[in-house]
Amino acid sequence: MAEFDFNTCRAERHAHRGFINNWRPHATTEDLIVHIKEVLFEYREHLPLTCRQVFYRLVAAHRYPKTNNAYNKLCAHLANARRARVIPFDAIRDDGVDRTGAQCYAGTGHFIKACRHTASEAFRLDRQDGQAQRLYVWCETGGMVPQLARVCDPFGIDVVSSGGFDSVSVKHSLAREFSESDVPVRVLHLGDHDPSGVHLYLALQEDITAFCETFGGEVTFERVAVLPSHVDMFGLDTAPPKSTDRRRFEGETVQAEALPPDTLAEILGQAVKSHLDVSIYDQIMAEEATQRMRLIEIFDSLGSKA
DNA sequence: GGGGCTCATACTGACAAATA
DNA sequence: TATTTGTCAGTATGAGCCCC
Repeated sequence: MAEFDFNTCRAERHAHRGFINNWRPHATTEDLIVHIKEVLFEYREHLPLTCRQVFYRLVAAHRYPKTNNAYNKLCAHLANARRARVIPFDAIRDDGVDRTGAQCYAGTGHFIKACRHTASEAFRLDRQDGQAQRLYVWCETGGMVPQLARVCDPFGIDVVSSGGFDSVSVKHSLAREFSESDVPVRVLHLGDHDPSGVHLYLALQEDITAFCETFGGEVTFERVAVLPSHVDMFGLDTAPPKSTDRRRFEGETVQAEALPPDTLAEILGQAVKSHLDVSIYDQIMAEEATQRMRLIEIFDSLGSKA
């Protein structure tokens, strides 16, 4: 069989490759870049943001058109601006890449040192242990996971998302996991307030509840955001549902990304704390610190003998 | 000539409407 | 009534054409 010639597929005019050294954007694009930088500075505590998150902040704060074309343009400009070193690569997060790799060590001493570091930085007990219910956070948009995880991680709460509509495999395996819990499970859900967002939430709730009934588990769903009341409360931008979308839905739509990251963190943080017994949590944290110190002493002792 | 704009692509599941 | 089709959202990038 003749070898495939990749060069026959090469485009006549290449898209940008690597860094751009002489990027000369038009005036309108420069204005857009200024607004993007304002958004990135405003949310510097929550970086990196996804293109989608930047887009909805531009819509809310700078009246950027909320259209598919405008979003696609933003993605293209953001890519060029990063290639031109106008916007840091680290400021924007692109999802969708999977990577696997083997963990290697230089020798036994290095391995013990790594274990000591893990004990110091990563060892933790189940921080939800002893609570009357086990909390999970589920969000519609995969891009929001790291942002929500910053709120949930200190409390040992998992954040779940499979992007858009959730796969039946994910719902099945999570329902089984929920059913194995010693205490009832409560899922705090965050998603768009639009026809898809609402139907997704209802489908998720019904599906997991049905699986749990078979498996013998108890699960409750609580919609945390976006709620219709958030529109007035936080002055969110709304849009009518698309005329082509015939699913039942009343009122205006709001995207979850329309909520500023710090507001979203505040809403989720309050919801989490409202379901936790703080005294039990404090006891777990104290016990965790004690056991961590014990582990560090063990690995220090091993390291001195290696 | 080069940047901007538009369209296409990948893939999933739910829902509603159209068709068999 | 059952099956098929179209649309929706999420996310980002590349190709090709258009315009400054």
